[in-house]
Amino acid sequence: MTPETLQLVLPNGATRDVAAGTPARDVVASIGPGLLKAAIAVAVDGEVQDLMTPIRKGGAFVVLKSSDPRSLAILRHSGAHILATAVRRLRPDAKIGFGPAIDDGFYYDFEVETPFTPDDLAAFEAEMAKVAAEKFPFVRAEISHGEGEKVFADDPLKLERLAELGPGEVISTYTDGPFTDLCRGPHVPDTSYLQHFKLLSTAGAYWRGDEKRQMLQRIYATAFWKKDELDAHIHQMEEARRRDHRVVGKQLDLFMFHQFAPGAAFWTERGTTLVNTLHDYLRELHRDGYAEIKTPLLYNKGLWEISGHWGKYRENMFLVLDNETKEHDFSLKPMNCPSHYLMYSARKHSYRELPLRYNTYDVLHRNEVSGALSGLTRVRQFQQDDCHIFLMDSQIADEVKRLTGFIIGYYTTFGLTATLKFATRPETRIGTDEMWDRAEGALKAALEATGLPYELKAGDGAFYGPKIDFDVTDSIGRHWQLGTIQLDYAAPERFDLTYAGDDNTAHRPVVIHRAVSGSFERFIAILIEHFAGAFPVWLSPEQVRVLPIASDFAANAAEVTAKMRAAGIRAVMDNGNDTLNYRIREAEKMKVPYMAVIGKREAEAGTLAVRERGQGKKQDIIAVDDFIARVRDEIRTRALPKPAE
RNA sequence: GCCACAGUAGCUCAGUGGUAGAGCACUCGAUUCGUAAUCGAGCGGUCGUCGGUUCAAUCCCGACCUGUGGCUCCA
Repeated sequence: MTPETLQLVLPNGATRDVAAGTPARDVVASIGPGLLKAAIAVAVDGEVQDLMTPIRKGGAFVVLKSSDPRSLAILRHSGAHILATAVRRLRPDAKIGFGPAIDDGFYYDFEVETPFTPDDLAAFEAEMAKVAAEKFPFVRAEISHGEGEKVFADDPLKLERLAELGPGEVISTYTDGPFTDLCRGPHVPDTSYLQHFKLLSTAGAYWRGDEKRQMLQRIYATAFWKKDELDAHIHQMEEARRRDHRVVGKQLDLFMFHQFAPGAAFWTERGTTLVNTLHDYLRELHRDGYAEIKTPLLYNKGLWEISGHWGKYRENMFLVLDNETKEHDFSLKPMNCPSHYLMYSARKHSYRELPLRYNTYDVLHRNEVSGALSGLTRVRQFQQDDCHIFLMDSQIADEVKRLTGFIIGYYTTFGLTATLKFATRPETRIGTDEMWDRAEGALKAALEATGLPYELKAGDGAFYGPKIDFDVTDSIGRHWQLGTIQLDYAAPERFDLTYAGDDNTAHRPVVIHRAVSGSFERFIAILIEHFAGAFPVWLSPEQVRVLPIASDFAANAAEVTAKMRAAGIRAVMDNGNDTLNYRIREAEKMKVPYMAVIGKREAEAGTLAVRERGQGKKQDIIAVDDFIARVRDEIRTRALPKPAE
């Protein structure tokens, strides 16, 4: 039987007819030997495959060089194989798991008797360099199930994967020198393509992410085509470390943790100022149309039985022993919603009151598993800017539009940009299709009214209603899911919430759950990292540090400080015995936005020599009153800092 | 919760089977200074907790506590 002929279309429009099953390499070589040298892989009809793989279909034929972003994942996946090659040489007992490329590197999972040490990691890295230097070609083979069972007889994890592959699937292996892996590919042509890589860390990882399966040893690594790209990546990791809110929080004396209260922050005076300033801002934003309320922290389990948390969420709740019943009949609230429903249903409501917006900043507790805790971003005690809105179906569109604008406006104040995610009806859900049509339609209309780009996450909604999530990007490009707008048709049923309509009969309201910051703790962590601790003036715990050059000017400086404070500016005088240089250094380290220096000239003229944070020696001689007006203006407008360093 | 790593002065960290050190901070003294560290002296630690091994443990072993990285990215 003659092989089928496939037509490939090159980017310049030329065509090639090749026999099905021809390795891609041969086609590339026929175009030009120079091109073959630069080629990493090819894309046929948009599908990436490597040079070793036979061509099985026709279509657009594009040669991928290292400059093509798609080739990086190939390099990294090959890096994973090279890592496994090195590990197998040094630890022949290691059973291999999976080794994929990931967003910024790759990993490989191994099952070993004794876990890897940092010394092992260094040895593996050195061995990888050797494997690369040996320039082993990646050899692709297509095999049967039976052959695979022989090749991987000693690798139970691979056998498990092999057994899952159906009869119709091509089973392929890749061999580089001594190491053969069950692998779909694609790969670079040979091991020498891996030049710029680094092993980063080891970690335990459950086989297939399943906590019931065995724990494997994962090695994380990264690789790039060019040395300067690898260096830049390492630099980026260091930059993230420099901005780490746990480090900065200590340096700026904002918060602390203690082993007696794991997962709960202690806020210092400065940190509390920051928290309160955010609260004040939110309260200001909520002045119009929101009812701030406070509800208890501790509840009888009866409430959680109604809400459903007692059954599903109890493991994550802090239970409290009742001395009379000797039972854990009480729990700290892990969320505000049920308590807001209690408050709503405590009296009758008219349709004229709706939308009724309950807003709170109460403290919540969730008993996160110990391994999940991390700085301020994953805590057990936190505050949400939590809002529950009770409204009629017909009000959803307007309300969502209002909320979206509110949330985006809030982020904009901090220079954070958001992308929106629209999550629609999941497979298992309550309510009628008409109800979902209405709800999704209203959310969609509101989304489009913002003019912002959004991503559709079909089927990702809650079982009780669709939602919009706000995904925020910070100044170093990291993403955080913060705000949310969720429609809820289930809670009003469970809690039997009603309002009297204009027909004087009881109707069911809809509930919208809305959070802007998520939790304050996490939001502050994000702000710290976003600003690298150099907060805008309005947020800075200390806004101005007044520095008399010598104690002769202390009286004058104290007067100026008092005047600033009277004007609502958080000003502190530093009249230590230290030199001016020393005190400037201290103020810079604490990221105080303004340093106001007073010497003989300033004292006589009623001026200040103002130094701005991060701007070096440059000084601005300005009258005290003018400076006060300027700072007050910056606070009032919540001006963002000058472009970050 | 599970795996690895870590826990030494307020902070950052060094160190050793024979009960500990540096810099900064802090206190005191001197210095009164013009834009990122003035000089000197001093104070300060049950080496995370409990247990074991040992003549002897901060160091070796075990448990616990707390923290850090990770436990979804498919052969």
